Amino acid sequence: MSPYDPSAHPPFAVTVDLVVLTVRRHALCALAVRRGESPYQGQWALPGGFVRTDENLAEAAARELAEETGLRAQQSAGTSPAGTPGPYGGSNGAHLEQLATYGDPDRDPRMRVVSVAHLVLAPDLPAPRAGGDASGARWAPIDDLLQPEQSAPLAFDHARILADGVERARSKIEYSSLATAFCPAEFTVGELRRVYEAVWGVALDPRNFHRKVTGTPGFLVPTGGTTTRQGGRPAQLFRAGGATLLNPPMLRPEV
Amino acid sequence: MSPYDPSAHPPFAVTVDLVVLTVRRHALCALAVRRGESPYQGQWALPGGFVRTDENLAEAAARELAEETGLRAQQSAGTSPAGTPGPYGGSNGAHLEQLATYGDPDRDPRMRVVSVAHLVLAPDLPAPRAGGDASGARWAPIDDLLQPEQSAPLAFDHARILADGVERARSKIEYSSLATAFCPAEFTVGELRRVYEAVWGVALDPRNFHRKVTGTPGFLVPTGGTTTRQGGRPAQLFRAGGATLLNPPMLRPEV
DNA sequence: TTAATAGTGTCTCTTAGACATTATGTG
DNA sequence: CACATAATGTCTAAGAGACACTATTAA
Repeated sequence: MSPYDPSAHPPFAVTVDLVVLTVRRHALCALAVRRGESPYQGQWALPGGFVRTDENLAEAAARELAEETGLRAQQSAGTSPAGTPGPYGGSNGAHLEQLATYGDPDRDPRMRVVSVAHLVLAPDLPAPRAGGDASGARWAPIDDLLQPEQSAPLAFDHARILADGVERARSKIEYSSLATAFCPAEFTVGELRRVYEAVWGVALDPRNFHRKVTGTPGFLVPTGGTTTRQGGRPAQLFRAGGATLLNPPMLRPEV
Repeated sequence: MSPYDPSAHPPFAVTVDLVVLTVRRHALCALAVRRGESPYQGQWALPGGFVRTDENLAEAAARELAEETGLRAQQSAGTSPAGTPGPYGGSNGAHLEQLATYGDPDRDPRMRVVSVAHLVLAPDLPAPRAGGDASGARWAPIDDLLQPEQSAPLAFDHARILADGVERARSKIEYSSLATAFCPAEFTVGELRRVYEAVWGVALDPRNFHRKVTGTPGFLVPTGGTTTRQGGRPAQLFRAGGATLLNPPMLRPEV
């Protein structure tokens, strides 16, 4: 480092942006807010906001999440990739983890902004509430946001951020029990399988999937209850177990 | 976001910190620099420095890396986790990727500093050259840095950052060909195996390892040459192939 | 020669993947 | 009844792990 001289390094604004993912009607969806002001006025963007002086990055992300959706965040052992998170699902809070940081000099035309993106995985939620200066908010299938044909593309570099978040979710459910973060506190094996199918965009064999997840120690904990909310024969209800590492990983079919 | 008002959000300093890893004498080592000034004067720290106005985060990390080690960086498709990197090893540049961002309000007593940590994997290098304001630099086994018995712990939150970087490297070599980034441009199967053994701290069966890496299409490309630099029977030399995803992953023994 | 590492072969056991069958609810 | 989904079972091919053996150099 160069000798400490505050005037020697320029001021940055630091924001958090949120990639909030959920599974709705068999499709992976992300939360988008409509920008009420310039630049990119009227276009869709990821929710986010400035980090305050007295809060750390994860707190800022959790605060923005609460402001936009009312969701409580369940932080994954700080923002660190090496943390030892508790069980992903089974609680009322959404899973939150740091994703990546974006700091190209011209990513915001107003000033130099470094954005620390966070990834949130949540069960299917009621319609989002518009918060702050956003004149609207919606859940949109990620394909609609990444390859928009009707509307304008996402503001700033948010398409890139969203793509990175989706890729993180897709790869991480392969070797962790993170997929349970998309499920409510109690869920069936079939519901969990539909999460994998929606996130990966593939069809999985229900019989092999059932054998796999119920045979992995610590992955699922039966609650004793059953449900018929999916129709057909009553299915056992499970909570997410403590195991967060799937060994061997859940294998994604090759196309 | 709240309406744009530069006075409404506080100024931050943004730095990059580097976790530079290499394998020396069968041990995973990290680059540490001695701080020449307060705070933490005289203690060891990770190399790093302030991000300049005209550069993005990866450029800042590559510049600091060159200043501290003379290494050229081989960026992994930007800083994004979703990038499609080229072959990891086989070139002269070190592998560089964004690790995570650390922004606790009190992590630097002088001012609010948000640090975007980067991970660098490099082949065994000559002794580092001290650069900038660092009054010394060395390669140290990571255990010495993380559980120091003789000296003071790493400055700031750098122990946490280093631990996160090590964990990232340990997990990523399992399902990618990233381990070749620790090797020189041409290397033998035995040399690659010693990388895995040093990073994971385990012993691997040389015969099964050989079958695994040579049997994975696109992982290794024979150069035609041989070497006896490890002693014993001459070994074939390989370059890193283009395949970056190991399917199935390289399995780490359970201790 | 010994000592070192490189490289190939063989066996077993686990498991992913494909697919059949039975179980238990609702309309 | 038909029809949905849940849950368990069977078979096969592939691969991980354990381990024996041969090959080729240097000292």
